[in-house]
Amino acid sequence: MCLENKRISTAVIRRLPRYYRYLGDLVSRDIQRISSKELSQRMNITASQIRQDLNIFGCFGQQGYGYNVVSLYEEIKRILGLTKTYKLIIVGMGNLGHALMNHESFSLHGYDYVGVFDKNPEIVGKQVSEFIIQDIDSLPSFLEENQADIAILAVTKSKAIDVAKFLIESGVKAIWNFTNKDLQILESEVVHIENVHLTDSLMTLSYKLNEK
Amino acid sequence: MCLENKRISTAVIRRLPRYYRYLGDLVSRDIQRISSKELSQRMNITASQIRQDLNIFGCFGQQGYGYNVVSLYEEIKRILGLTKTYKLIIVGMGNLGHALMNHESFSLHGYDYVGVFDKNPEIVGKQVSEFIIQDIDSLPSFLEENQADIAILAVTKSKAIDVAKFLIESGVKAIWNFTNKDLQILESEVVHIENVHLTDSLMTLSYKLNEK
DNA sequence: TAGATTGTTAATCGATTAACAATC
DNA sequence: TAGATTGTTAATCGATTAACAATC
Repeated sequence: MCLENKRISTAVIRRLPRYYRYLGDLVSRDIQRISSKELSQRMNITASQIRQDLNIFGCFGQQGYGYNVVSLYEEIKRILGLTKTYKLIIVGMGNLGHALMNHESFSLHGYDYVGVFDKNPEIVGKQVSEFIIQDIDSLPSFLEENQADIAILAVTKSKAIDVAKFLIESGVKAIWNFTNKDLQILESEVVHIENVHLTDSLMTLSYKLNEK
Repeated sequence: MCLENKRISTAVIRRLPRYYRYLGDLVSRDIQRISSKELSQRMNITASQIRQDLNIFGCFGQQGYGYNVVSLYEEIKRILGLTKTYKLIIVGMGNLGHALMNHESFSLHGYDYVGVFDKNPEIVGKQVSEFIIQDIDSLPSFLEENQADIAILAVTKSKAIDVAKFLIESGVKAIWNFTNKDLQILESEVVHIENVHLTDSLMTLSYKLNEK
């Protein structure tokens, strides 16, 4: 049968990159096939969950055999949209913005920077790697000439909402939010937001340290 | 009644920093009291969930009145363990390590750096802010003299597991993992791990961009 | 063919939401 | 007192796990 019309939950989506990572490892180790059972042991989740998760998207396995590693890897790559490339801009070139700019891992997966912005006149015009920091006011005209797919928001908390609104008005369709402010309110059918709340994450860790 | 012996789920723990954030905002705006209903509207969750979440830890509200903002803020601060301060070290002083080092927000909440480490001889000995990058081999002796509570792991993926094991052997009790490698296997009763998988997060975002 | 392992349905578990008595 | 709102139990919803027939 293998219908693919199920509603896909956030929980499943968040596991996809993890599957992709493990399958990538298997590919690079030249492992040809893997069963849900064996993968479940490596990933420390249940085989049942793996089969359920994958089945939402299609029938990628074969009874009695398991999954072909390369083709499953390619399927998940496709599902995640990683057969395309994505153009990134950074808005807010503080320490975090600089670090993300120089982080090589993103380009390995097809995410490439096309511009960096800030509003601080002291750093606008300065060179970082191959880019010159542009004034944020030039963003709308920049976007007309250069399609950007994802904007990394790395401004200070107090400016987060205003800048995010400005990005959306300027036509940005996806914001990767590194500010410690929730931007869910700005999400819509066409605008996607993914939060990285570093401070929240750190607090979760110190909570665990205090559990008895 | 108000017993506090319920098992606390990860879902609840992950919401605590968010409550803390919103309550902090209310405190700084001098708002005295808030009902679960009003907070639910601001946070875009249900009032029922707020009451359930808070009740796990105690009876902080008052019928007919709601919650006192300041005392609820203080309670959550206490629950999260933020009445103490935490000593941080960074292991791996690449771009990300540098950025985290210079990120001011952590110290606002009582997280202070006490040392930074790397194994690359080209950068060991160099100064970053008030610290000199130390060789990672000197970590065990460092830890004997300077208690560190949390180690930020920001080395490359391929070294992640070995370095994490080394940290644990050296006595580190909490690892904030920025590598794109799962370290759950290393978790135990006494060793806590919190992952920040940036690439996974970015992939989730590009997945959303491709949903029809 | 026999063994292995999937795809998929059914059962279980846990988390969220609704409801309302208790009470400020 | 009457109104508001909590604390808490019960109902619902969704996600995970178990089970097994289908099939390679």
